[in-house]
Amino acid sequence: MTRNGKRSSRIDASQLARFAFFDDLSVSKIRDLTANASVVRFSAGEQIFRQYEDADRFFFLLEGNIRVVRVNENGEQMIIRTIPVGEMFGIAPALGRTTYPATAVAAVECIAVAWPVESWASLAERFPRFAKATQSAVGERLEETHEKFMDLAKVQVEYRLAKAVLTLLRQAGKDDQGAIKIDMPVTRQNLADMIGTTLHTVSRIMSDWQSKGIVKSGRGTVTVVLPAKLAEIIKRSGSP
Amino acid sequence: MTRNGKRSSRIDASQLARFAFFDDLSVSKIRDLTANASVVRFSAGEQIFRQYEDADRFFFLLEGNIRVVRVNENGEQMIIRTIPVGEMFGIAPALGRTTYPATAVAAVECIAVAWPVESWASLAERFPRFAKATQSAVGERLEETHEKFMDLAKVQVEYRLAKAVLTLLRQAGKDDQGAIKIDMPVTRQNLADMIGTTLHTVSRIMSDWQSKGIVKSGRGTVTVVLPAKLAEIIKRSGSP
DNA sequence: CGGGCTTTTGAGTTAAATCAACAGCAGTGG
DNA sequence: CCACTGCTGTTGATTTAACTCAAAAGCCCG
Repeated sequence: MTRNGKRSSRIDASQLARFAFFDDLSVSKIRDLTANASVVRFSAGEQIFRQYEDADRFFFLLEGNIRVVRVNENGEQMIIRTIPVGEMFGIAPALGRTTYPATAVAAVECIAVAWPVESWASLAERFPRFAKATQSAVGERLEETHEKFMDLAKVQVEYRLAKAVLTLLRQAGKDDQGAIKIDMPVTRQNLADMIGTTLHTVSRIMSDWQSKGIVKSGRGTVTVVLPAKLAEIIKRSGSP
Repeated sequence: MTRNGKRSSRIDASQLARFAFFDDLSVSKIRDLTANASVVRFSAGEQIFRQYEDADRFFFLLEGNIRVVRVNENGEQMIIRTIPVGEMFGIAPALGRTTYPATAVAAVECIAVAWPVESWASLAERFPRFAKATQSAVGERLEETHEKFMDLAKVQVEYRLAKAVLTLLRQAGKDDQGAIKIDMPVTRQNLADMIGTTLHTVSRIMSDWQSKGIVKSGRGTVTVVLPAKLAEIIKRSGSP
């Protein structure tokens, strides 16, 4: 069985030190932390790991964006989360699991630090700050999932779409002549898979927004011209 | 500000040892583990803690059932989980949080062990098995929430209701002359709040099931006569 | 025995899915 | 270079699962 991802050069500890996640850790500590890790590269569309698969590695994303996808017995899929630069992913051991709970797909060319799962216990023990940070990350994801769960049950599609687009903007927004572009390929289908609807409904809403000058988009690109309008849509859904 | 729950007698360590959660821990270790804890009692309907409130305690449920409820800006609410006997709850520190992410309501008269939140760090440090177990519990809840999230998006109400009823059956099922009764008050509204629908829809489905002899129910009670039929409904939704 | 929950059932409405067709851009390979 | 093929996106028409609105009946407790 071949392992996904192309192995590459050694880790530059000073580069990691720049990420908030490694706050408070000296460069020498980071060097220690990453002693057993390696830098891996994934090409756009590549599956980094698959749901149910044995979790043999965990990762920290240095560059790119990862889509975390869940598939059900029916073959239907949802994107449960998009991982931005500077976050851990594939942290099955932090959940007390030995298999991955979902599939990770590189949305674009990605670079990550990969540790063998065997390193987990000793890392958690020797770097309590690291353990604490991953724990908090899990807590935030649980919180986030609960919120999306409620939204799915209680509010309508346009609101959920506005929220999803703003989240992507926060995670991968890049200035583009006044507007903010989501700097990764995002199709109508992708958006639909994030909020639990169909590409048709997303397309209709996006067309509507485009006609109102809120967004510009097409073929895998989404650019938000008036983010404030999206925030307004979200608020409106609260009390009509 | 008065603290919820009636404080009562000391903890009987040997009683805790019977729960799977305290597996592998000797009675003397449990006595140590619960040194700062106390037994608390909540009456049916009482709020044990509230969403956003400062998390000053965490709990282990000895008797009864807890409904964990989330409220949104709109005042709408959902039951995100029912805590059965033998589980930790209110474990904000395990999520790296200082406030409770949801409200906990005693579905019936409940008895729990309560620790002051200050004990968390030292417990986690001194009882790695305890830390690991709570970590796994968090992992399972994240998994569970993801599954419910997908179900909400992809499958219809009857399926979700069947799943919810079977879950309650597993958590609080009690033999009742051949059938299995959910041994806690569960109204149509409660079920609706668990699966993101309305009491009317739940009522219609339950009436249908009743007419087919699958369940018997009324005024806060649900008794499942043919659990196999519910399992069948769930499977059917896979490939129709 | 009256008032408040809980439940049932019917009728009408609706948000979004499904069904359907087509248009446009992007890369492939002849 | 241009035609072909495969994505991606748009838009219209129809259907439907579930919500909303409405009313009444049953049960439980004080």
